[in-house]
Amino acid sequence: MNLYRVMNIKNKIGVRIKLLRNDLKISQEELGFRSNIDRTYITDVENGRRNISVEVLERVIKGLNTTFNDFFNTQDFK
Amino acid sequence: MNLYRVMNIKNKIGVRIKLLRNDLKISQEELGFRSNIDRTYITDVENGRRNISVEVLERVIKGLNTTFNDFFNTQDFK
DNA sequence: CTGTAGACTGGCGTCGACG
DNA sequence: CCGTCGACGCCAGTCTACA
Repeated sequence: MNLYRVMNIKNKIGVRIKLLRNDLKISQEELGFRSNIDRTYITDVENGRRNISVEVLERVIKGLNTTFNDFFNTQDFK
Repeated sequence: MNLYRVMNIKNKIGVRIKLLRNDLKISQEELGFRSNIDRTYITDVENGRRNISVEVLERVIKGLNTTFNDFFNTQDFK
């Protein structure tokens, strides 16, 4: 059973953000600070509740010290 | 001189969509039909004027017969 | 530290019309 | 076929507060 298969794009992105954030061992609050995004909005995005725009996603991705290229370079985005 | 370097994320995505659409040899109208997105909005996105959300971008990407993974797998997204 | 709720503003995304 | 304009509903994203 592959959970990623039944997840929508918002869930996949949320899971990916959370994974990369945990790798960095930083809090949602710290990511919000680095990305200049409200902390409560990060919570919603990580839990697949918000349809984030590409400009804000770019700030998240930079806050995670990565790139669009690497962010989407995983099996669940194929 | 590398134009991609000075382009923002909206411009980069617009250029990428236009390139893939031209590869398929379909019109903006046809892409709008396949993605179920308004034709005039596609025009704006391709010209870097709109901050598209990931749900709508997903529909575009599917309409272009590709994936998030491949869509962002180019030099300008590194 | 994370989640949730509620209130708010700006802009996403739709649509019809014209060149 | 593409670009632009104007009108408009609805939700993205912010912020305060409480658990």
